[in-house]
Amino acid sequence: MRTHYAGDLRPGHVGSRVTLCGWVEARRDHGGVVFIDIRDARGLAQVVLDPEQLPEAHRLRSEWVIRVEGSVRERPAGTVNLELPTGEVEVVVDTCEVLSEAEPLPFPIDDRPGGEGAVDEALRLRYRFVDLRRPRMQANLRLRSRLALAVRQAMEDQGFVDVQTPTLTRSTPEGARDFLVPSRKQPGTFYALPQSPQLFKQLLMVAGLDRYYQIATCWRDEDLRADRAYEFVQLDAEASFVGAEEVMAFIEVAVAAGIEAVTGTRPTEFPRMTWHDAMDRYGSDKPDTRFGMALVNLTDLFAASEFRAFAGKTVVGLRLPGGADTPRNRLDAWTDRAKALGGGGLVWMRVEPEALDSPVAKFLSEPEQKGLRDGLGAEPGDLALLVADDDQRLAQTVLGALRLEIGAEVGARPTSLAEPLNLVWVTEFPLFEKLSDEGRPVPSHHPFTAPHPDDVLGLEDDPLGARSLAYDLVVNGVELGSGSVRIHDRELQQRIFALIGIGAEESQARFGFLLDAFRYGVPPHAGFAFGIDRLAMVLAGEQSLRDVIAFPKTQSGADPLTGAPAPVDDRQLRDLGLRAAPPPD
RNA sequence: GGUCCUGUGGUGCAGUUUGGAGUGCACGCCGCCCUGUCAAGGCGGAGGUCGCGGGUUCAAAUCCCGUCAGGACCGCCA
Repeated sequence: MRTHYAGDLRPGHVGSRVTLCGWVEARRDHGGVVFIDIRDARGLAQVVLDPEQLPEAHRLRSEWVIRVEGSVRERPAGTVNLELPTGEVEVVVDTCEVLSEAEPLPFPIDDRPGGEGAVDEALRLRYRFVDLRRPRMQANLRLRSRLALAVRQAMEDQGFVDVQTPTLTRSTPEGARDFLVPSRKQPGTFYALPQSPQLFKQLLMVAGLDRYYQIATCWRDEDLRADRAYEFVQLDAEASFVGAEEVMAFIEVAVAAGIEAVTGTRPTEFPRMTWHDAMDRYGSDKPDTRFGMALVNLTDLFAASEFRAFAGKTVVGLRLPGGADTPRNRLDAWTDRAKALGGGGLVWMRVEPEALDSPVAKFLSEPEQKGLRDGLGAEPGDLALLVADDDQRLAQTVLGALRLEIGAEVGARPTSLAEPLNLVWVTEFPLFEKLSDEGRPVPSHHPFTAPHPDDVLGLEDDPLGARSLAYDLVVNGVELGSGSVRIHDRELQQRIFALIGIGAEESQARFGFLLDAFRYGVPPHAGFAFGIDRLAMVLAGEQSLRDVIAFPKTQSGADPLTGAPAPVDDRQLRDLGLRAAPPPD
């Protein structure tokens, strides 16, 4: 049907007879001559039509699909367009066929500068097939494809075997809400879509696969965010007879290969940071290390303070260099934000040569004021921001979140997520995140994560103090993924289950098949998974996962294109032994 | 479950704070003119339940209440 891609035409094609197929990107009808920019998957080329010979040239409209035949020639002197890769040539058309007419598009698809204002996202999703014609979206999908290929190749090169695991399975203990699929053969029972292939990959280790990987879709029925989708895609991997170091090395190779395939530059630095340090210095377990404004723990300084908002609480602060001239309404907005994040408030102090200018300065003693300046390294002209709370984690995360937002606002944090790329491993996560309402420890990762060997003995005495052999990979404040060394000892596994309140009966019912498998010779193993969507989002410089997913859902979980989710026939429900409850009032 | 932002011709915006005729800008669309354009240009034109419902008022895009949709965030979750 065609001989060349329009976007490929170069001076070397001059004299060739070509046939191009594509969409009408633009038409410039001069009456006596008509220029058409024809767009295909590789780019644009200008074709020239003579209406005397081809009267239908006047009929052509934007986004019609056409096929043209003609010969390539150099553009006449003075008419070369250096903005276009194909701008030195044009095609003189002698045959033009309309393959498909098109109605005017529901919204413009050019990404050229000057077109301020993003098209409403619901409209984009309703007409996603149009939206995906935009160069930016095309680039994102192609970027994602290159990324996935490079990651896959890197895993193959390292001896990993691609094994597909079921999508209709049983709930895995990942802690999120499952998507359920009713069984027809056994009414009243349900499959679950996997939150991850966790148990299967461990079984593959027992099976002796040694090194497994898969680009796997995972489903979690939790509320959506810019960086969270119901269904997301991970590079999932597991290996036997290895520990954390080996797994991290495997993943570094895969991530580096993926990044290199997209950016052309292979990252070499994968620094480490303990979870404790990340929380202390960045107020987050996924630190953006591309800029300063690090948190400083000032708790000891104010332990016995006269200022009741600080005394005996965790007090964390950060220094905003040159921030003393921040207008009051900004400070108030930041304070409101701190409250919205769950903090009690935000204390600000303008650092002056001899004093601190702040509503609370009068409550702080001379040594406290000096200690604060020294602790933060504050210079005159800086602004100090402090958060205090009984809950250390809360104080840190509130200021950590403000650090990101204020850092972006004042220009300290790079605007684009795509560069520079600061990868960092966060290690030594706590084994348990908190106590549940029933007073049971809640696993930070999942219940198969191995405790840090130094903390195994005291597990029952101080569960919240126990570290794990879990590690996260973070880039620019985005959690790419996480992994851990797994428990391969039945006795230790039972201890963990007992600790988190899963009795022998329940553990046998829910994942007895894994525990059983462990009776038959289980190798020590460890693994990891990282989000392909997330990495693609970062590398594309996008703020939302939806912009690297071809057909994403809205925040309320709907797909405006297909109309999903939708009611089904009573017949379908009957077959499944289901009855829809009346909608709640 | 909660907080906040947004909703005005096909698209993106202004207009809403301080109620007074659907007023405006850019793009797109339709017609005519035009032989070297590059988002062509010129002239003319069409196109609106101001998301929806209710209330206040002599009068509502504008104020109030409710609701729907989209988005950001908290909870939740990776």
